Amino acid sequence: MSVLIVDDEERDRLWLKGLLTSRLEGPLTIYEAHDGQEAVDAAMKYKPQLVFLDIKMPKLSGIKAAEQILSKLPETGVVILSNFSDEVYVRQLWKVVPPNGVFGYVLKNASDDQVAEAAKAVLSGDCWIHPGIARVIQRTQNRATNLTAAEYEALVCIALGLTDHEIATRLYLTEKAVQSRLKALYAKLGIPGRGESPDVDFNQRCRAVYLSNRRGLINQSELEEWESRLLASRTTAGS
Amino acid sequence: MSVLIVDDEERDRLWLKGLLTSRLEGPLTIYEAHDGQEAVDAAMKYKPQLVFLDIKMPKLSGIKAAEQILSKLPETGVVILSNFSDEVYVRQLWKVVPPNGVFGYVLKNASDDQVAEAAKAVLSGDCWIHPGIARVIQRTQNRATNLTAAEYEALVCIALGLTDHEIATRLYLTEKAVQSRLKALYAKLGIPGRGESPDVDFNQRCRAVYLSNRRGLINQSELEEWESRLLASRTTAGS
DNA sequence: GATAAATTCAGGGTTTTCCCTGAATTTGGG
DNA sequence: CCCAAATTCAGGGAAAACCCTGAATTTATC
Repeated sequence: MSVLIVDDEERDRLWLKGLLTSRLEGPLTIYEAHDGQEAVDAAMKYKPQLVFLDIKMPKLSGIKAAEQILSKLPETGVVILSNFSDEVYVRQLWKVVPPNGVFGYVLKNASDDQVAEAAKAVLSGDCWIHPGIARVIQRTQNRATNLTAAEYEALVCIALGLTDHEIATRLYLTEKAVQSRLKALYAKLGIPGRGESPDVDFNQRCRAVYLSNRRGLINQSELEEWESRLLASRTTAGS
Repeated sequence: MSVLIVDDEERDRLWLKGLLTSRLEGPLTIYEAHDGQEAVDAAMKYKPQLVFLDIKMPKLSGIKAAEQILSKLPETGVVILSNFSDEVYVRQLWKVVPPNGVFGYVLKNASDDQVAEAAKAVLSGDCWIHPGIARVIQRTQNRATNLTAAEYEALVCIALGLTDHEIATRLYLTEKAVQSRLKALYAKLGIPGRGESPDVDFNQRCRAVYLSNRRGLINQSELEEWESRLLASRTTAGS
């Protein structure tokens, strides 16, 4: 039995290592990595049955590392360790894991029992998803509330503070098209239009950002990545 | 020597307990509490020299707990443990700690050495602030960039998605006054006006929210508290 | 391939946000 | 008490965001 533990924080690595050592029966080999890049390299080298991946890591996020590992070694059991129940990450993970692949999704405030359970489940071919995220997953698959890629794109743009016109330019669309996307987005988020609400009048744009943050559809660190990408493309390949 | 450790996560409590036991010389008594309310009670009862407080806790936040403890026992050394370098919290803490009071501010990704250092510093009457927050503190005291209470209030409102008109109603102001506040806010955040920017056109409202999040002036959980308060006041004391 | 759904785009109208100037008022120190 | 700074408020104007309807296209799905 071999396990790869990937986390940039020593404290968490120690905790996991201790936990797995005491809870998993049989001989156990543990490898460690400190970031996504190391994780991919180590996985290639040692081909562990199980990989524990922190989401927030320098160089390569846990999700991206999982993607690369699974593309080479689809048999690997992946367990994601996350601090939040962010819908963004669940969405991304969903795309990355092969249809018949196995994965676990554990929040960092999980009990030791839960982590051990998740590890065992994934090893024996089952998925294990933290209770409380089940809800998020459901939403991820629900047509009515699940955002399309287009809507998500628009969401990120307004969250960064772009105007309709800027968004249109950047995405090669008309302003009207952008407004269409936004309208659909507001509807899915359940934001009332002007005068549609009994007691509170909202600025839909800002309200959409707020609610999306609340639901974990977007979060600050994701946005910051998007920003650097969007602004870079402008400076580099300027018109 | 007595220390009170307050954190709702067992893992972190254990970590801190082990750390302090091994690093602090002399006989050591450690008390524990799981939330802000318990913390205040325990502090009253045991009068520890040092209190370690997590910021995010059920019932009473670390800051508020610190406020109550310091109002009764101003001699207590308070060390805040936070996951982020959020400016909101530093601002709040600044107000709560008496002018001659002692406090520490440690990020949770701090090394064991740093935590031990912070504990010793506070015990011997010095403040200890995590490197990287120094910058935030400076900004907190800088006239030009530091937000006034009025601007902060406006910021929270737009971040929640309220319109100018709604804000005016809620704060008993004119729409024009609200716009004044917002204008000042945008200026302090350094957001370019229409056409003032060479390459990107921003929706100032959303941009302000984004940048404030980035700088830690506001954050999601704070906003959610504000929301429940603002919406409650409407339903309860209507008109 | 046909149906349904999502997406783009248009025209034209209303409201909101943002801009500029400027004055009365409040606030905090010296 | 007075100055300087912050704050509130006003009027009027330009731009952006939102609303409605409706049609042509693309995209999935059966």
